[in-house]
Amino acid sequence: MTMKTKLYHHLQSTTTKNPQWNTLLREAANKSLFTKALSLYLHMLRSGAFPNAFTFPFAIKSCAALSLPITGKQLHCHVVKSGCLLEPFVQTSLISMYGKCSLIDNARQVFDENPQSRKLTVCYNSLLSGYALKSRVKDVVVLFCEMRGLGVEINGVTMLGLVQPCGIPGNLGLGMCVHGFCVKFGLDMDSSVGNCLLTMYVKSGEIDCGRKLFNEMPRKGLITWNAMINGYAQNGLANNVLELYKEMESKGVCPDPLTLVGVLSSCAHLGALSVGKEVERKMEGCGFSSNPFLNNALINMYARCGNLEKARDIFDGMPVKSVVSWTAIIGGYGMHGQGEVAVQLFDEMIRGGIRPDGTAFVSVLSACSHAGLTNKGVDYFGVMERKYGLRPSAEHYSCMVDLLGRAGRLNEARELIESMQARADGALWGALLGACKIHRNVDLIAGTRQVEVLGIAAKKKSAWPSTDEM
DNA sequence: CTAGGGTTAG
Repeated sequence: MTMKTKLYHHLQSTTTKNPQWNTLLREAANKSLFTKALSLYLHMLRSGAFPNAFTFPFAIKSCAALSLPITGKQLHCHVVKSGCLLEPFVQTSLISMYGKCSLIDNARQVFDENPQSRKLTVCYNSLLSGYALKSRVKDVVVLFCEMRGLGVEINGVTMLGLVQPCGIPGNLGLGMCVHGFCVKFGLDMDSSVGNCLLTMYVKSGEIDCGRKLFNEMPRKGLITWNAMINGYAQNGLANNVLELYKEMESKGVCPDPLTLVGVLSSCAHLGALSVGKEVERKMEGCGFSSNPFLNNALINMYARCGNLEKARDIFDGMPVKSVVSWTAIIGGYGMHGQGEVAVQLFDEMIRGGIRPDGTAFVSVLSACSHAGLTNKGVDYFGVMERKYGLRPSAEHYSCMVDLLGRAGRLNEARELIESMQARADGALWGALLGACKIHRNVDLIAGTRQVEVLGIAAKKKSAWPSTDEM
């Protein structure tokens, strides 16, 4: 008897045990209890039962959800050994898992290994979503064209893969084209396709196009409302957020945490404390009080509305604090001129093993700037790239120019601008100009190399302010 | 195979 047939007989003899395991595993995965699903898988192996084509998809899906590429690879090996690789459900779950774990080349390999893939919509869709996640527009389009060329059926999920990467700048043209395609194919705009297109428009800043599509959708689901509300929120249209939220409530649509996140963030920007408190009560009433996204938004809301103590209470009460939670509270102390506390918190965060990101540095740099902690800010700026490998962006340069400028260290500010790789933006010039104004030194700005660049840019494209406006 | 989220200066 060959190895393969031995294995086959073994599988046959154990399949009677499998249904129970498979049911448990499926239930856990469908309830998003992924850790439980994986431990069930391990128990199953230990008990001597062999996983089969009804086991793997749920175990693999759990790896994808938890982003566990190593476990995923091990499962891939188990799949190969069990001879289930050719099962479409197993194969698609593997492709999807690799895509979600940022191992897109492995996903491609699984796809290519089996000629059957090129006949199945689901296989194409899972690979497409992997490329979409990485915003690999070219690969997405090539794959889509290949599907059409081979006559593989195209469905709504296929279109999701095409629409998703169109939300990033420069891809709106393609997105609109895909929109037309969806209409031509008669795809249901009230479903995920419509929601995805809506998100694409608002992410591209085409908020009016988004609103038009929103209005045209007769059966708006919760996700539709959320996409539009958060679209307004992300584009800084806080008043529209509150208006739409009211409308949503009046229509009897019940909000979920994602809705309230957008509303709270808009309250923060408007300084609308009373609405913010209303949302907080809603949160409690709906049982969302421990949602970390909402608590981060609450910290920000209270801090911006002037109630720093309350912001701090919420922060202290969070059992797990992410870099976003820290950034929110640091920013809160920073904007209230308590730079010392902000700096202490920043250091405490690092001691606690949380790695700061670019945004965290913006908030601590600005805190230093407000509190006059110039040298401390200069230190952080250096540490940022040296220790954390974070390239300073235009925002960081703006903070630094502001920091140095306020301290009257104008020449250092100018030198910094001249040395920078990132493109100067309005905020940066505003910061330098502000500093020059305070210190009555207008000649300095006229002497910088970038002013020439600015002059040329102004002629080419009117995105820059003209010299008259300055 | 599958749509929506929090933090950042001037």
